Amino acid sequence: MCPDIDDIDLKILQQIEADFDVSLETVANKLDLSKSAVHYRIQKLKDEEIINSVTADVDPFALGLEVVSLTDVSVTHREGYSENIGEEIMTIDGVEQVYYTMGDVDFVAVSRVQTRSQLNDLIEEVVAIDGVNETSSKFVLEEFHGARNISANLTQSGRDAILDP
Amino acid sequence: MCPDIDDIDLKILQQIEADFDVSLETVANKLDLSKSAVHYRIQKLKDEEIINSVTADVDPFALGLEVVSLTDVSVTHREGYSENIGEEIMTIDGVEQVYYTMGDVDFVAVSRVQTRSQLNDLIEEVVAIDGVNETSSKFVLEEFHGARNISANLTQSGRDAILDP
DNA sequence: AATGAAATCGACCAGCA
DNA sequence: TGCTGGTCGATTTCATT
Repeated sequence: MCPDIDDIDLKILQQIEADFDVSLETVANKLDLSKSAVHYRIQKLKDEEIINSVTADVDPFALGLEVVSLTDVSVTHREGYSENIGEEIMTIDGVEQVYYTMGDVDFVAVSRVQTRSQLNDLIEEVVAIDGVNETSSKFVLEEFHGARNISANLTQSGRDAILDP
Repeated sequence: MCPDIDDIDLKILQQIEADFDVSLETVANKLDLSKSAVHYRIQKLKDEEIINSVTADVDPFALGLEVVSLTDVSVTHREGYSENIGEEIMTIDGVEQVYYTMGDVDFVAVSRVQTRSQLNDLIEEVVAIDGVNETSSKFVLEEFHGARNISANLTQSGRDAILDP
């Protein structure tokens, strides 16, 4: 199913995907492995591009980004243009994520800004994109992101599929 | 507006939010600062909890997580229960993000699993939650996440608001 | 795949502007 | 408070198994 990952790799991923600001020794102790072995495996996971990057996670609220919104965007259908429009929406400052979906609505954009006026500006930029037909936004009152990560968020059958040969 | 951040802090955030797998020296050179100064500022940003954590970013496709879906969830309204339901949805394996919104739909959940059958199981778990009224899901054909981060994704007025006194 | 030794890098401290 | 330079401990790398 994917590049050979064993249960030790999966445990390492769960650890460092939750917090990589710990010493190798901490990870090694939790898994009863040597520091070198943990380092070796992490390098391998990076080489195989299972770990994409190591990044600092910034608190959006600390920067005053308290206005979160979901915007449905429908477009006039023209062959092959949809993906371009998705990328155009993505380039707008404040847009965090764009999903291109099946269904009556074509795109769903998640935006994060400081003020309602910034959100208005943002939506105007979306509307101004050539091919965009109609938008409809709703405010997000609360987000539940948890401390949940890709590797910690697998279903049981998903975990089995990865570990099985 | 927020804990005093200057333009140097903001530049550091943009650097390490995109890639923290570089040496302090690299960051320092790009900003014409000493290693110690960069270290000092990063520590401060961590102390002030502007940097929440440092984490490894795992490629979902490398783990076979290719089925992404947006699920609208409406609930029977009972005082104060909404937040609990949001948290309950969040605890389901495969659910990545939950938004509680104003509007006719109450929650929007983003899920990421390996197969359509896993998605069916997931949606059944959502429906089984006490208080959940109706769900409606759509497949995501494509995601545009870019390499965009909180600090690199500010609007111009947002940037001004942070840097101004 | 995993180890231990040697080179390199980051964390911390005292002191200074 | 913000920064420097130096020291110590941790991490990375590499030769070896």
